[in-house]
Amino acid sequence: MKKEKYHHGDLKKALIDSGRNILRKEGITALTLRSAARAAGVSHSAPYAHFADKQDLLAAISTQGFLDLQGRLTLSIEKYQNSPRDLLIETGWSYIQFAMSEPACFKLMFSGILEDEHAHPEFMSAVRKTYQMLVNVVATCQKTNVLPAGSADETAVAVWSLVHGFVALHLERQFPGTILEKHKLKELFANSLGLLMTA
Amino acid sequence: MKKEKYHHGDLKKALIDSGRNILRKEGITALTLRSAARAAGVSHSAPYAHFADKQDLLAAISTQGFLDLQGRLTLSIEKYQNSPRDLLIETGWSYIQFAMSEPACFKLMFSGILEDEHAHPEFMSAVRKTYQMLVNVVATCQKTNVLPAGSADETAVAVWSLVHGFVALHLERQFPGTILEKHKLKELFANSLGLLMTA
DNA sequence: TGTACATCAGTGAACGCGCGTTCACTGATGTAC
DNA sequence: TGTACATCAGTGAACGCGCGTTCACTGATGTAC
Repeated sequence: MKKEKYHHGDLKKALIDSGRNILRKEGITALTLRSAARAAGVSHSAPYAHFADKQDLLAAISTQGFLDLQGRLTLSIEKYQNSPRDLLIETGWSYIQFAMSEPACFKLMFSGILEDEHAHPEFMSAVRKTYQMLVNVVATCQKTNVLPAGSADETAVAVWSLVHGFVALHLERQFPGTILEKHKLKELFANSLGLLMTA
Repeated sequence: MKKEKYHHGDLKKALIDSGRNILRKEGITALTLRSAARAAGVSHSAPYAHFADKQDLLAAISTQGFLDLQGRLTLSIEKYQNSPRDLLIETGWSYIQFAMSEPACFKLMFSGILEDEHAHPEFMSAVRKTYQMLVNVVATCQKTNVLPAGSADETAVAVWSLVHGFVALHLERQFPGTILEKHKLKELFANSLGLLMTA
């Protein structure tokens, strides 16, 4: 990269990436406008050329997180489109793997920091698209009797709740060690999700 | 109360309560050692007579949160002990009501801020006791064929994940408005949990 | 009952810190002619 | 091709702020005699 240039090239993207990296390495408390600027090799006021304020940067990082999550989900969906049972489990597992690979980013995405739709329409639409992908998976599973018939929306709520709760509780180390020792995590997850599926 | 006294009486408890109140009214970002001291009507350094540092206060607040949550669960468990189907749904619903009545405290409790067991054994034991209550409910439901037979621990993971994920996603406004309009929340929850129960 | 004294539980000044944000500025870039 | 100039995307000093924590202190309390 041509970092020596006075003009950066794509500082906006660089700040989002730097922010992600700080989340990965040091967690949410270390993510500040100044630390992101520092990590991007730029003065602490430079971000204001690209983001209105700190919230705006957080929104951009969260949005990018959702896009990456969608990418992972898409891979699983394409790979297992001919096997609905695997489709459900593997898509859920991709969600979990994303959360585990970037816990701080995942928490930020679902932290409710960003509430007003008007200010961050891109963020809201990324959220909605992710949900829609899940509904589609559920609907496919229903058509093939892997999930019980009924409203795909309602069933998606149950599935998503289980997947999301599973990884959230695991990330916070809420599951007792005894049960984690007995299983591989994926097996425990698959068993849980299996309880929602038709026998 | 005798607030005019130089000695407070039970400042430790007062600080925990003040902290809870700040969480309720202003959220996690407003909860600082100084704000808790302020709310308790005491100088900003007074807390150090009762807590080693800020983490220690947060641990105490979280622990109290778990105790209150246990209280709610106990009420439901006693009330519905003769009706396993209601027992499961109402206990889960109590969990959800607690989370909705004190979202910031709930998030703090499950925020992973407190990881090392040695430093906060009371917190860890409160966490474990809460989990054990849930396992007991699940075991009862299994005995009466409300939940499928199998390891109570494993089934509890599925149930807890669903309940926790449901309220976490709801608190972060992740469920689309369209589906929330169609149901009362409790009905949506009961339907979701119903998918885990035997037909 | 009175008194001396150790201990407890507060006070308030002070510390250094990093934060978000603003502002006047300046170097680099691209476009019109 | 050269030049004037508007615009863009940075810099760095400065602001006020509230935080966590420390420290020397002091008022209140309880106990021994």
